[in-house]
Amino acid sequence: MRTFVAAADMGRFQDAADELAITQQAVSKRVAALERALGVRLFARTARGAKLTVDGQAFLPHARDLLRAEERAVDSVRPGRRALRVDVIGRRLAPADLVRDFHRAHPGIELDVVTLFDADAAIDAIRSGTVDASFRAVTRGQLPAGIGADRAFDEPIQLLVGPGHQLADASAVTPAELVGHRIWMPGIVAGTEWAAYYGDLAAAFGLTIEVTGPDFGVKPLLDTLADSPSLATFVGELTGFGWPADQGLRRIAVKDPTPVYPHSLLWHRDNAHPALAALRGHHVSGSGGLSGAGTWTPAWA
Amino acid sequence: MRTFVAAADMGRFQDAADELAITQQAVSKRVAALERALGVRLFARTARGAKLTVDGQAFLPHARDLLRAEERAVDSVRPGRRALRVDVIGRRLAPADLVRDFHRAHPGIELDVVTLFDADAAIDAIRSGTVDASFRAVTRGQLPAGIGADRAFDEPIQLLVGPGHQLADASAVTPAELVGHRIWMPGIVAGTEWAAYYGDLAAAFGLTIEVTGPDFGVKPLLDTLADSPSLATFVGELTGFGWPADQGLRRIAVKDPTPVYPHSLLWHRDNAHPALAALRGHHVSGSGGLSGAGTWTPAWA
DNA sequence: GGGGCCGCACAACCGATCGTTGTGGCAGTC
DNA sequence: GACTGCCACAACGATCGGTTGTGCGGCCCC
Repeated sequence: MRTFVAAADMGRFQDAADELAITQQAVSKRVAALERALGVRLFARTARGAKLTVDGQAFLPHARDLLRAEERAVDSVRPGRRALRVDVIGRRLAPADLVRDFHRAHPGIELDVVTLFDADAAIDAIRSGTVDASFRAVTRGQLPAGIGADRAFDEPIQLLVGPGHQLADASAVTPAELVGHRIWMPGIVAGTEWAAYYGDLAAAFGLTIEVTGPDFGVKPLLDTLADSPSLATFVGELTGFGWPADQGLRRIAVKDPTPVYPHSLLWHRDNAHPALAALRGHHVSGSGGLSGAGTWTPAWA
Repeated sequence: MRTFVAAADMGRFQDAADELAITQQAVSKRVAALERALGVRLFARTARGAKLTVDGQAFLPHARDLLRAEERAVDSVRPGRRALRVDVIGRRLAPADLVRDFHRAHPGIELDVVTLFDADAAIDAIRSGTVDASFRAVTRGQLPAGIGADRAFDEPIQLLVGPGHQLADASAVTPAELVGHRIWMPGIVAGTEWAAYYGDLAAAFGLTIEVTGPDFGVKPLLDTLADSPSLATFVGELTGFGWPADQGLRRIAVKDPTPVYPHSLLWHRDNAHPALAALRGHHVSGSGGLSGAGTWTPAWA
């Protein structure tokens, strides 16, 4: 592909060969192989060089695109000049949407979104420079030296139930009213900050949260919820807008107090990546913390 | 690259190998080679398969982009389902800008822009199905059967002169006033419809148009014009907005009559490409022909 | 118009690469 | 503690890709 582009630019196979530091015959063979693979003739060979055919002209910009894509791919893992790498707790959860918003607001900034195991892994990755920023709920004051944290936003937790659930018609519930109800949250992996948050939430109000069962994904969870008169689950207020058909599922606000999930933006103080400042500025100015009267967060947050 | 994506999707090298119809060992070698080339580890090998590392997660979307780019490139030359292929007289002339406008108005329609030698080559290409549409000035009534033509738009011709030219301060000139002036148009290739148009223009009004000299591109032409008190050139009204600094060059309208260049959109009546109808509709509705009182076109147009 | 030159294609050779079979090692699991 | 599943390493064979050497066909120019 690179040979084709070089030959098209130069207009002569020999010049392309010089640029690529190979022989003219090698260029000829490469182009011939490409033409054979595509099934079309890309160059019209003349006595004065090689001019592009119509197919070649149409193919050329796509070939350039391919080379650019390759360059971006290589750069994405090249230390030093690589895109801003942001860890989110899940690709379908609220922080991922925020990163998407940021990307829309700053289309010129290259972003790579990754998902690490938990907050500890994220902190390690930030310390080692593997990632540049992370949206995680963390224990403030226990952060290693060099790691900074902005309380990016607090996401209120809602109850998600099927249409036949006992609470389906409630406009809002209090945590105390949830005592005794079965709250099912497969996919919460033990040891993560997710598990710590919901564990503390359950302990604080005497709730029953089942984390048993393998996680088959969002769809089966929603299907099960929709058909169950007793199962409920917690979901973030900003989470799930891309989910499949809701089958009559109801979102019920939780109040008095409202549990909020404390998303913080973590970064390394030594990280001079220019896009990092933009990301921090975007989210700090975007929304302040909601914590205060009427909300609940774990003591460690 | 395809192996990497397959392995990332499947989570196990063996499954990726099955999908690609190769052995697990081959997948292992390919991934190892890719990791060596990139200098980073893409997978964390476990006893239960291979999970992506952070670098692997960042790399994956770029790898997918690369595969998509490859698919688009191949499709661009695949007969049948390929992008709409439009010939323009020059990539920096008015029709190319119109095609760009069309692309902005219909971002979903894939376009490939090519440049053929002249109108005859364009007609041959349309007959053979090599291109789907062409903006060219053609002799109406002499088109082969099956070729349709819409008079897309008429582009008034202006005079371009340097700041020291005798006509630099004129607000408009008539063709009759240009008799005896040196009008220089390198880059006009004999035998093309360009040459026919300007040849007829010169003959109709007794002008002197020099087409001698090799064409070194737009920049040297503009440089020469800027420094010359006697050289002038013709340029389309819509042409040249992307040109480099104008060095005080003046555009002077031509009137009584105004020569207009008759851009037609050619296409094949048997061509059922869905985007072709959109292109025709876009340009026919965009602007009607200006020909009529006060304008001049060759008799054949 | 014919010799010379320029530029690409074909042929033969050779080294490198890629995929295969066979095997080993490591980590969970019963 | 043996088993199972999964990936890595080793050796071999076929294919691929690059190089040298040569042929062929247009332009150019004398």
